[in-house]
Amino acid sequence: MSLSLEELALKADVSKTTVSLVLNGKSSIYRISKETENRILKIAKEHNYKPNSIARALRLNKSLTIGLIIPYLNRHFGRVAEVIEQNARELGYQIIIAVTQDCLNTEHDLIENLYERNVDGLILATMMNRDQFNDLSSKIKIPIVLVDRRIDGDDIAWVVSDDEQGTYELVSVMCQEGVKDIYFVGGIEKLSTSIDRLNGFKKALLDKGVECNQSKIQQIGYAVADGYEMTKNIIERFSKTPEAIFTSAITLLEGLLQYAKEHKPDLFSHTRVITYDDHPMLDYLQPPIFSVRQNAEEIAKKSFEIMHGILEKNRSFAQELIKPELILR
Amino acid sequence: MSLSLEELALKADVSKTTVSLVLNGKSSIYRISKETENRILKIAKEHNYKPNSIARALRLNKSLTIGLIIPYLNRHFGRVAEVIEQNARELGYQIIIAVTQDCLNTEHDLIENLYERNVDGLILATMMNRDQFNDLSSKIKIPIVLVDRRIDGDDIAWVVSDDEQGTYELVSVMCQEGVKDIYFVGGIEKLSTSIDRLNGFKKALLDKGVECNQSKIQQIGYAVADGYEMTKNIIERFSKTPEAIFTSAITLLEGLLQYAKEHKPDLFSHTRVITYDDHPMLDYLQPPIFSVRQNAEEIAKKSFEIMHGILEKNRSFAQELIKPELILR
DNA sequence: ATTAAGGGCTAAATCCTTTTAGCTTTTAAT
DNA sequence: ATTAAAAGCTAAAAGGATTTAGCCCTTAAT
Repeated sequence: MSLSLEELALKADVSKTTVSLVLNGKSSIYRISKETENRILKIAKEHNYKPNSIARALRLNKSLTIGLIIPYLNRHFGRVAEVIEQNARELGYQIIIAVTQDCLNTEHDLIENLYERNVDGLILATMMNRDQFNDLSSKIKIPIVLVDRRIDGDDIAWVVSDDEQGTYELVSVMCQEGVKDIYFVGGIEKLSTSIDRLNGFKKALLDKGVECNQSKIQQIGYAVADGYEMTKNIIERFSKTPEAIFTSAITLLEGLLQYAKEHKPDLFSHTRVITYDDHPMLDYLQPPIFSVRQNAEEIAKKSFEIMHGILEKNRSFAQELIKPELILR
Repeated sequence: MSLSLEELALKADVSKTTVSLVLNGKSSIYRISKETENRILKIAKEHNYKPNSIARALRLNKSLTIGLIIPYLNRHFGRVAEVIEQNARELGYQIIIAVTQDCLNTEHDLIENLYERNVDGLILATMMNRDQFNDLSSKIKIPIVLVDRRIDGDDIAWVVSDDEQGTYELVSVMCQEGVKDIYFVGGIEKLSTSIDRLNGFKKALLDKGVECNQSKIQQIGYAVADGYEMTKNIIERFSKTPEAIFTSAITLLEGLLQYAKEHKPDLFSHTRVITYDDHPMLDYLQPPIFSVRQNAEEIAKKSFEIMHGILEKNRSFAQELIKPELILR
């Protein structure tokens, strides 16, 4: 990649120390004369000099690189990644991306891998629990910001959607419309997204005086096939067609739609369906499906902001709950 | 991060040269004794030694890093990115991702940026034309593989969906069903995706003896709003409701759906809609929308394969046309 | 005339690996 | 007993930047 400091120094007839000092804005501290400074700046510009980032990273022990580890690059995380990348770029950072496919072992491997590759920080949609996270933190000496899935703890930085509140509001709407019999189609049980959404669900029922029966709650996983399975269970296990079903992710809604299409085409004539997560195509489905839109942009923005604060402004961890938006169609 | 070669050498009571040689599998070439070799390997393992990747990159002038530049991290490109990342990881590479938002200037900046950051190669969904690409190639001395959008040229590596054939087949189906009046809702005119899809469209009409009127072809851009606009034009400009509309991307279909919902709720009772790109939610729309599913996985796999071939197997460029799949609902 | 202070710059170390060229010791051959 | 070859290892350079400590020269002060 073009010129090195040394070659510049040769052309400017000074030492590479001088060139480095000038280019790093330390001329006055080191009393480099205006004349020399201008000469060096001019030559550097003429040759479009850019310091070799690898050499810089080695010397400064700072790669200006952030690792982003997420389960998939689906609609939600794709948007989160996109916005993180844009924010990062503006501040001179690059994003190395890696997907876990919601596999804990893969997640561990990736963290180790990125850590060894000298990223300056990690933004992580984790599957770990508190203990696993603590283990990790003790080994890894770079900042970690959790995104989308949080772990309780006073010293853990995270940015997540307000899953409990979002679900609470959405389910409350159903209850206010008189629904008394509502099912919960959930994801990976131990994740904060699941816990929080389920809490919101229960709280809404409690507040609206609707009975909450444990048998109406299922949690298998976040895959489309899981949504299919859970819908099947609900339809086949209970004689009465449910008044309403809440799917706690868009993939689960997809599974529900698939099951309905194949085995229960009249599902929607008896049953209201509502979902966490939103998708533009929902606008064109009949009947309308109410949803909760997560603010991916804000989640992304805040999570990089916190990372940047820790890395460059000496800030400590922070936690942010991002308000989602109810979409009633 | 943990131990350095030097510290290992100290513990093993040899020079760092010896440690490096052993760990790089060159013991026999340099006649390091089995005894010494084993001692070093054991100590390295005990301390879980991992060479500092930055120092390695500096010395070897090879960062094991690939830049991936795409317009958005939407469904299609998200999936492409995901699969490229997985393939890359298996072979020891990392992916630095950056999004252009289909802005040519941003694309240029990003290429320069990643190049300066010493990526070993670039996988690129480009907006450049032949001249711009040639300009770039002469400046940049790392391999480039184009993905999703190609540029004609004997020495340019690319992997794209067979847009022409896919569109040809889809539109042919419409013609065989007797449709004589079909509109083309297109994207960014100069991109190969647009050119190829339009060619496939025209070829199908020609082969099936359907008149192809230039006034039925529009190309504004790939945004949802562009799809809305073009649909509006079609509906408002012509007195007769069209028999069929082909949207050349899923975003354009979204725009169409939005317009229809707002201003032409009966569109589907007169008009068949077909689209390039697929989406699972299309399964649940009424009436059914035929589509062409691009094989994102294969596109991703091949594009990294070509990159890897160039970087490590001394292969030269290659070009791949990936067959898409017709989905008739 | 000597010393001190300040101006203007640089040598060399450092970050950590890889790799070339070559050193020392032992063994084998004449 | 000498020489050549082989065995076993290492010093040092290279890669490109940053940074510390300090050199040399001029000017001003005593």
